[in-house]
Amino acid sequence: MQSKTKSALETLRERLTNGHYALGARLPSERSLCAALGISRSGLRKVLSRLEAEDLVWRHVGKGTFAGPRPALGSESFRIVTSKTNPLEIMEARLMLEPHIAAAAAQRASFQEIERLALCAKRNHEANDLETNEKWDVLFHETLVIATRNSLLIALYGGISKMRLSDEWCLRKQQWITPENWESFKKQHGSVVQAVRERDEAGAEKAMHEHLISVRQHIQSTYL
Amino acid sequence: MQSKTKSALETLRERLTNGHYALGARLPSERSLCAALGISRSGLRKVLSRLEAEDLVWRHVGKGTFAGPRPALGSESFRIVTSKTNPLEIMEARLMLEPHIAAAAAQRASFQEIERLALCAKRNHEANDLETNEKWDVLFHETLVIATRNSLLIALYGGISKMRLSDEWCLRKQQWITPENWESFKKQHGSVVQAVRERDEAGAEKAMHEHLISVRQHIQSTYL
DNA sequence: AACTACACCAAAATAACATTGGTGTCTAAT
DNA sequence: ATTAGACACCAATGTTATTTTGGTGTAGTT
Repeated sequence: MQSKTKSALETLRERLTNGHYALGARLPSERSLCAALGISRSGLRKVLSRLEAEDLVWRHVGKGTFAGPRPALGSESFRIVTSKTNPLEIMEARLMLEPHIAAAAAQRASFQEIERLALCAKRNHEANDLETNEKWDVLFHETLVIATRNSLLIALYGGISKMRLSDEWCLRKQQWITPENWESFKKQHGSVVQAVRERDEAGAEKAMHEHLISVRQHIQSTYL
Repeated sequence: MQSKTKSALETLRERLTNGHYALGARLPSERSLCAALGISRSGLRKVLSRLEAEDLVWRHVGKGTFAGPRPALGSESFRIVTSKTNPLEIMEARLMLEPHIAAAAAQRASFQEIERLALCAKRNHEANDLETNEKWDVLFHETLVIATRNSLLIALYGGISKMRLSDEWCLRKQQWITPENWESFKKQHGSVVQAVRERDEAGAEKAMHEHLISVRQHIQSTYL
């Protein structure tokens, strides 16, 4: 008879609206819930599908069923993003963040961090293979973000660094790196270090902006 | 005799500098390495400690020994950051990112996304409890970043959103939210939506900047 | 036609296991 | 007395196996 599933639907809808299941809370598994409600799993699943359509619950294999609307983002893992993104997206994000990071670093960097910055720049342009060069470059920019003393920024930038060590990025870099821009990057890094050393916030921001614009331009040229 | 450990040190230092062990590469485990070098584990560990002090290697229990300087970030997980950060750090990061995000969204948002933006703003100022208000506010800013079409930015912003739904943030918000700034936030959201609708990149960036400055100011007042 | 019972799948969480660097102790050699 | 080697143990981490979860289909029952 239909009354059973109907009453189960009412029961669950009640619990979801009156707070018996709090927003975002995990409901019992389907297998235990159907037993508790005295209906079959097939019947329960119809009820849950209905509730999901009403945005009262959301479900995910392996995780469970949860009260409330499906979270818009945050469900995606970083590994998934790796496959979706590309060097131009990375550069857009870096252009948003890093000039400000450089400014903050110029304000707060310790003497030790400034020396580390200079060391990374030195090792970077001394490197004779591309992979080593890129690793020291990543380390340079990481040191900069650490100098901001903002733990959230540091965590966020970790996501960008991971992307830059991915295979696709390195392959792309091989295409646009040349002895000429290798040399110009060296100068740009030097400008950033100098501005940070002189506590010149605006100068550091400008130097970093110019550096990233330069990098993006070389990347874009390989896309045409 | 001391000559054995001494020569082992030279051997390893050689391998680390000439690229036999690439930067960031993982060295064999201590147990296999000491056997390969023909010395005891205790002796090897002294050598490794020396090399670690010289920043030629770094070690971590359970992971192993790696060539190069210790990576500054990437080892920390996001959950750890949650406990370290605070509302002011969050606002600094948002001030770096979101004005640019608003500009990019103004350029690329679909009509559907613009409508969703307006809906979030409406629901936000219609809400009569703080939690619902915050939820719609988060959704407003998330919709904006999704409109940038930059999957890396979307992923990065997910980290910020998580922080804003944490307990500390909500407690803080209770302290600085008042009917007056509730009303002013409504106007600021409206300005952003309007600028995006008119494809006014500079206007969206400016409106978002002013909004976040306003929020930060109210937060700062509770810290004094 | 609607509900039940059952088997199977893939995604995800959880648990069990193995590996790694870190530390201390004891012995032997010099 | 000092040094180096051999060993046992620990906690952090990586790796693998197992279990749990929602998703799907089929056959039988009422």
